[in-house]
Amino acid sequence: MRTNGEAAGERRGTVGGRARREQIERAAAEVLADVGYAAASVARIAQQAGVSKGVITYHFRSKDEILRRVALRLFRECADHIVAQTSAAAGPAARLRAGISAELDFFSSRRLEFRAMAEVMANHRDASFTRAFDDVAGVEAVALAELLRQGQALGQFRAFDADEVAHLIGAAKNRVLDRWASDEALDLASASATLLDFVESAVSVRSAMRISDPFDELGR
Amino acid sequence: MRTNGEAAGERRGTVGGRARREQIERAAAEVLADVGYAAASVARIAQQAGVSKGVITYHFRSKDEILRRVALRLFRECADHIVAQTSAAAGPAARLRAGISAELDFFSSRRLEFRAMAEVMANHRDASFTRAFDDVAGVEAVALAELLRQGQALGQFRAFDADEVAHLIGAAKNRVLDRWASDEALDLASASATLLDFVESAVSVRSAMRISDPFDELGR
Amino acid sequence: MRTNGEAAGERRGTVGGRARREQIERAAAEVLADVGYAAASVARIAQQAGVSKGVITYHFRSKDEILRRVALRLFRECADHIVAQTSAAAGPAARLRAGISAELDFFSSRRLEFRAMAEVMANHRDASFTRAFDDVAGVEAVALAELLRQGQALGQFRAFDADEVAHLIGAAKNRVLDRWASDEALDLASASATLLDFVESAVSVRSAMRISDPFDELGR
Amino acid sequence: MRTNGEAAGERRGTVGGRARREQIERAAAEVLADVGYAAASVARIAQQAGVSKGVITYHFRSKDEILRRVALRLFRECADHIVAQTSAAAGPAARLRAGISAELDFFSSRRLEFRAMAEVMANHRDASFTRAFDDVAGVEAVALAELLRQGQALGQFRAFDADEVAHLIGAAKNRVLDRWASDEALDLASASATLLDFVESAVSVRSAMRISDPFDELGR
DNA sequence: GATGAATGAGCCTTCATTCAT
DNA sequence: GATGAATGAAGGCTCATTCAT
Repeated sequence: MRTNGEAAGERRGTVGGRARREQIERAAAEVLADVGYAAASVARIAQQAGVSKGVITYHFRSKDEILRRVALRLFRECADHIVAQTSAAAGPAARLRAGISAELDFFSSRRLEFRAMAEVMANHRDASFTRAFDDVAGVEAVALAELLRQGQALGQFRAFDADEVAHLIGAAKNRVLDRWASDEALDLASASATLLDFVESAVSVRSAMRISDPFDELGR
Repeated sequence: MRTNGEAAGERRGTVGGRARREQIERAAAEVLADVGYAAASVARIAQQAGVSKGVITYHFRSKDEILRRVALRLFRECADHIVAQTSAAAGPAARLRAGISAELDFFSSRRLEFRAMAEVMANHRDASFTRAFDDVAGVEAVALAELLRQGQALGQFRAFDADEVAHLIGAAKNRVLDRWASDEALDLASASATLLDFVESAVSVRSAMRISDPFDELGR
Repeated sequence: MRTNGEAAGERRGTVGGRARREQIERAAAEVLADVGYAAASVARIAQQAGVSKGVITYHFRSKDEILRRVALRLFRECADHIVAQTSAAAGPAARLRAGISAELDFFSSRRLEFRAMAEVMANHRDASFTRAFDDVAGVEAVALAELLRQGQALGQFRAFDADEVAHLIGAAKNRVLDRWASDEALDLASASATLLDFVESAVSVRSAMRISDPFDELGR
Repeated sequence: MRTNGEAAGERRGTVGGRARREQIERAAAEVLADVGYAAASVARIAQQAGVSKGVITYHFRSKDEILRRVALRLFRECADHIVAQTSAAAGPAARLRAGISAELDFFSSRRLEFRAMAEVMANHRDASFTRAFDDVAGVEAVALAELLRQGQALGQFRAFDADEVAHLIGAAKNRVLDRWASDEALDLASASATLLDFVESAVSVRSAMRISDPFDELGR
């Protein structure tokens, strides 16, 4: 019998414990993807894992910890994957492309986990109802903004508010994943291509020559 | 000559009833914006409205009806506003710009309601856990895709998968609203300008002359 | 505006009021027959009557009063009918037969009301959960027992515990009504004939000669 | 390795679980007997059992399951008891007598449970307000009718509508139990004797010699 | 007379968590 | 390590009743 003060999170030392934790996290992801954040109860997670409810509170401090881990683990794995895939790319334009590709590539084999992560990121809140993952989701945009600024400095990207545009790109990219996550039939590869082309067109420097919109003169 | 047993939803008739319903819907929106979908309970809505819990089930068939109304009403008002603001615009490019502007403009005075609507749209599910608002949110993209196709036919927009790009534009636009909704300090006007510029750049026809990326040759 | 102390039951004076009360009582009977005692709520009664819930508490002191009236009115009307139909009958045996016939006859045009009455009689309780209609239902048995005793004194009926047998006859008779009430297809006339024959055989004096049961000797 | 989310009804396995279930069922029966079907709430049952409300939903899928079990268990035990006690009886007349005696005997040590069962049988309805136990209560009459027909074939019983009479006998028998259940002072043994005599007189073949009713000729 | 509105208690159920074994 | 059992708060909803208009 463990002492009351012992932290459940520390129990991940043993090999069996780690396996159990992962089994539970996987079940939690499945439930989140299936029924959504609001209906993802500990009971349902236990049922999905084929485990008693007690096991879950034995291995996790709280439901909160499970959800956080489901989201953060994937988020970090994704970040690592992107860094690895991006490091070889030379120059901001290539890195931008490589980064987006890497992310889509990363999630392409983790449809279910992506849905789970998205559910948690969008909904999880702390005790005072403040969204808990706004910050962590924000770092992605910060890194992207920095990349955009570098590209602007090098003359690869045209002039725009880099912070703002970083968010727009991130949003477009997430929508591709969201749609694919909720519609398995969607062709992720072709959607990726469209996305890359869309983003590139939006940020790249282009000739001053622009086909004028004949209607533009008419105003509105 | 109506009864409590009768459908509460039909109680819209009397002037007092309509006012109460609106008060409750407002309170529901406030709660949704404040604590999020999962924590938006009838009790909290009642408390926010300063009425007893019973009043709410008196005026609404179910909690579901309240949430649906909070979301759909704003959604429809927004759609109407966009149609009105867009009708004068001549040509797809102008209509695209006008449409986005109109939507941002519409929500600019409804920050709280927008958050509420977003919470419901993202989370509301039916009894079998299927997202309830996926369809209604989809019609927006369908209309946008049609607009894009018209622009392509007229040579205003470059070649791309119109359906896919419609979603990307929608996502970018929503992100602007999302961020502004959760951070009042954000300057919606300037963000709008950036968004419009971003979208226009992404879809407009442009010269074939493109500044080559010196790194591109190195590949990755 | 009436004073608070005024009894709602007194409001039955006016002609309109009486009509309303009867309309509500009829609706209550319909609901009772339809959904049973436990689910017969004021809301459902109001809905059935096509009237607002408020009307009901305006005309009746409480739900309790409605139910009591639904049951008692029919009970009394039935008793009156029986008395009228029985008065002509000469002698206990004839009166027994006439009484049973009269009761079945009385309810034969009040199927729904009978179900309602039965629901209330079987379930209605006072504040301390004591069945409220045990007494009133008992008077029927008392009267029947008296009749049986008279018949015994006259040698028409054989010897038996008259009080006890009164209950048995009453139960058999009620079962006929119960079954017919819940199964419209049942032929009440033929069931009545069987019932009368059954009861008569049970109570009538008969010859001492009885066909011996050949198995009886084997005993058990 | 079971879960709270799993079907609670299957939790019968463990010895402690079974004991709790029985404790709760007993408490439910006590409450039903005490306050009647309509007022038998989960809260009251929990209070009677001396446990928290949650325990009840932990051990039972729903309130419905508890009530059904309370009724059906006793019903089946009773049926088994009757079969056992009746098997030795030779011939329909003896079996009829033995069956009635067995049932009264069975319930004589289960006064409270009988009341509970009667409450549930009379009131329990499904979601569409159809009485849930009409069928199961009907099988008793079917078996009795068959017995009566056998007796008629053997010449032990006189001619009558066996199906109808089976219901009449059942009703009479239940009334004895009902009265005894609500009035402990009632002498069940003597009531039983009267019942058996009553039934036997009603169904047995008797001599054609019948004391004529002098009043009958007068008609009515 | 009549009614829409409101109330607060109570309904059954699900919840996250605790704890003895 | 693991789990069945238990808890009490909270969930959405229905209830009989009260009351201002």
